[in-house]
Amino acid sequence: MTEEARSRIVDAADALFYARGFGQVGMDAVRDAAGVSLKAIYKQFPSKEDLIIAVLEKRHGMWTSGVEGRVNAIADPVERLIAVYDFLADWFCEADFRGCGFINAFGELGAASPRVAEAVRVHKAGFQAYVARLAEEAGAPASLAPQLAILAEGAQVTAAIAGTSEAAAQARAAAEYLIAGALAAARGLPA
Amino acid sequence: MTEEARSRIVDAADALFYARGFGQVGMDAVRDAAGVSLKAIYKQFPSKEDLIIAVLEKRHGMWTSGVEGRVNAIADPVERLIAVYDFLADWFCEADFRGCGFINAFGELGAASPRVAEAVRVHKAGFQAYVARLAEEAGAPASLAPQLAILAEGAQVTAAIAGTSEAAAQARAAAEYLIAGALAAARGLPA
DNA sequence: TCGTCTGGAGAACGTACGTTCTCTAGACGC
DNA sequence: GCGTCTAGAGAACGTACGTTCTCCAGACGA
Repeated sequence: MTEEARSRIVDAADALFYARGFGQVGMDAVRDAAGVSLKAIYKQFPSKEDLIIAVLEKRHGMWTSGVEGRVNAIADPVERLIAVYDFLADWFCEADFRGCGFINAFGELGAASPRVAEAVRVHKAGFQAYVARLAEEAGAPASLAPQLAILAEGAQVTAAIAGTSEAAAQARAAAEYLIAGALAAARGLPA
Repeated sequence: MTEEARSRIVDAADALFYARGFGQVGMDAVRDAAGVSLKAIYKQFPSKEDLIIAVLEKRHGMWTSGVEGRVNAIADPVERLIAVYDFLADWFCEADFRGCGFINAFGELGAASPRVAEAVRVHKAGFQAYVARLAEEAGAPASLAPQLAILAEGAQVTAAIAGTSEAAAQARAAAEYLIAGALAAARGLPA
């Protein structure tokens, strides 16, 4: 029961934080949205910062399973890399898309909360490591993965601010070209 | 005199907002840092939001002049495009670098303040238009510029969160490859 | 010199919000 | 049946902060 309450709190807080920003959402609003008492929230999360960390952890899990689910539906190693951008394209089209919650969190709280900053760093490092693994499985040199990750980050920022989803396709096109070039060079070099 | 006070206020506020985030800086802190009275601030800026907008406008000017200054030191059209990433590299190495102030502002206030969201949109649209102009002058097809802009945005985010400057060089390398490919295609197509 | 006006310093006000406390009602073991 | 414990609802508390007000000192024109 306490576990279900916890996830109800985290889900409600996540939706509110993502939609409005952390500073614009009070614990009262979380309480109302989650349908629990303030005491119940503070029992699970001693402070708002703890709740924010929990929200980021949940969001990390959702992001990871979302990307990996999309990638794992594909077998071809190169297509698997590119599937990341198709995942982004779908995400950007969602009505409530408002950018990467981690980038937003870092911008708002990165300087004030070392724990938030660290959670964001861990999340982004995890994504970079995942892309690096996909790139390696595709036979690309190590220099490719950071470039692909940068494209993905830039697409998220651009789509959020512009309010359009076209950045996903643009990033995808750039990624395709970079991948093709990296693979051609890799096939050429280890003669 | 009032003009000098205004810029003192904006400069002080910009430094504080950028370093800590908007919500973490009260008007009292701005007053102390600017060395003016609260009344003087509210005379120039009827509300905190107005001050934030003014800070973003100043920051837009500094960014624009910084990038264009770097680019204009170079003649070769392709090198001018690439100079954008060298500008980023220098910026990322600054001790107080904490990401793009506009991306941070959008993450924190984009949902709460339409004026802030619009200022960020205008800023990013201006950068995209500038890159598009540089790309056109280099003879590249229109599809290149958005890709280069996305790389620049992604580099800013990645460098800020990772706390390292390597993203600039990675984005630069990707940009060089994309530019070379786009120019080769452009030379090939219009036979 | 005197009235007026500006601007500074800082108190004050109202509100929002993170956090805690109070009170109550039900559940559960003896 | 009775003490104890938990949990809920919501009040309450303290603080932070955006904004305004008060008071006063100096400048400047008549």
